Amino acid sequence: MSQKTYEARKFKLIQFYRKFRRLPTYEELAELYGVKSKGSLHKYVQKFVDEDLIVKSEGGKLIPTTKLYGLRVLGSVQAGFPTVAEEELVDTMSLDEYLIANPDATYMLTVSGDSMIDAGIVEGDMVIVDRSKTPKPGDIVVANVDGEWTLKYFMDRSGKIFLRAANKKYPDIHPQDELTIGGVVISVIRKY
Amino acid sequence: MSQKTYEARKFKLIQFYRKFRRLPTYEELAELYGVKSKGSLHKYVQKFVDEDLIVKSEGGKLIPTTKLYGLRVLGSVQAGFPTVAEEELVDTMSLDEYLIANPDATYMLTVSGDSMIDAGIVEGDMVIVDRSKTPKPGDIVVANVDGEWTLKYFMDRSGKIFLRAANKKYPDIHPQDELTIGGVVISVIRKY
DNA sequence: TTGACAAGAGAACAAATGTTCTCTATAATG
DNA sequence: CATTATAGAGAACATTTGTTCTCTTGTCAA
Repeated sequence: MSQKTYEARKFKLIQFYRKFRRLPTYEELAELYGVKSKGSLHKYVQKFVDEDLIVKSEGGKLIPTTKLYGLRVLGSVQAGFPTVAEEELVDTMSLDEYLIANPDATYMLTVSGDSMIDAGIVEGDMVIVDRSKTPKPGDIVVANVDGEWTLKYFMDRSGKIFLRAANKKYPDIHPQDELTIGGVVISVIRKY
Repeated sequence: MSQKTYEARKFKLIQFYRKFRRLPTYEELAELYGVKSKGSLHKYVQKFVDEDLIVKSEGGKLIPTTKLYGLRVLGSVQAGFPTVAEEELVDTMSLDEYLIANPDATYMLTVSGDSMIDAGIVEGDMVIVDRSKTPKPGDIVVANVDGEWTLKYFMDRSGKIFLRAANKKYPDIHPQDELTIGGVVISVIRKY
C-alpha cells in the first residue's frame, strides 16, 4: 500500500464525512475507492484505525476522531508557520467542541453597537454566550438594562454589583433593583 | 406521543450524536429510550425526520442536520435576548462549517506579540488561516519577515506591495525581494 | 360502558452490515 | 530467474440493519 494512495483515500474519507456527517459503509467505500473487494476495504479501514483517524467501538461501529473531522492547529505565529512539506501539527480539534463546553446552554449572538469596543468587541462580531455560567467580576455578560439587552462588564465592588461598558463614552450602570443577566460571554468570533 | 417525552428523546438523541459523532441504530435507540419495540422506535425516528433533525438518504441511511448538531443562533444583542420560554431561534449552525470554507487549506494559529493590537487581535487569540486564498489589500496575512512569521496587513500602493502592522509602534515593511505569505486570516477567535 | 385512539411488544422479512477466508495477478527484491 | 510480498477479487458467514406487520394494553372522551 503506497503512501500516496493512502493519503488519497484519507482525503476522500474526510470529504465523505464532511458531506454526510457519518462514516461510510463498506459498500460506499467500494464506490469511493473504485475497489470491489470487501477484504481490501477491510484492510483500508484497519489502516485508518491504526492511524487514529477512526476508533472502533463494540460491534465494529466506527467513531471518527478529531484527526478526521477536526481543524489542524499549528503552533503560534512567532513560533513559525510550517510549509506544506513540513506539516508540523501541534493538534487537531473541532471548533464546536473547543469553544462550547455546555452545548445545551450555549447560544450565539451578533453584536451591534460600540459599548465593548475597548474590549476588542466591535459591531458585527459574534459572541458565544453560556447561560449556565454564573458571572464573575470582570466577565463580559449579556445584561438587560432598561428593557434592552447589551454587552457589559460584570463588576463587583465590595458586594455592590454594577455594569461597566468597555467604552469611556458610556457611564457605569448601577441597577436600582434587580439585574437580569442573560449569560456570560465565553468567546468572541470575528469573521472577515 | 406527548410533547414532553418527545423533547426528552430529542435531547438524548443529540447527546448520543455528540458522544459518538453518528446517529444511533435502532438497537441503540431501544437502549437509549428503554423501549423494546422496533416498531415504536421507527415512529420516533419518523418524528425526528418530520422535525428536520434528521434527513433520510437512499437506503434509509440517516444524516443529521444542523438542527441536531448545530449551535443555536439568536438575533443581535440589541434585538433582544429571548428567555428560555420564548426561544426565538434565528438559525442553527456549526461553527466548523460557518468559519471554515476550505477545510483542507485551513489552519489555526495562536497569536503572540502585539503587532495587530489596533485591529483587535491580541496575544492569546487564535486566528484561522486560509492558505488557499490570495491576499487582497487590507487583508490580514501571515507573512514571513526576516525569517520570522508575523501577522500584518497586506497593503498595495499603486502596485507596490508592503506590510503594515496594526500598531503604530512598528514601521511599515517594504520587502526588498520576495514576500512569503503563509495565508490569509479569515477569522479571529478569543476564548475567555 | 362503549368506542376511538395511541403506544409499545413482538414477530417476520429482505437487505446490508463487518469480518474472515482463499485464490490470483502483479510488483518488488534478491 | 526464482522468491517474496502485496493488492485486489470473490465467496462465505453470522449479525445487524431498517421496515412493516399484527396484537395487546392502556388512556381518554363521549
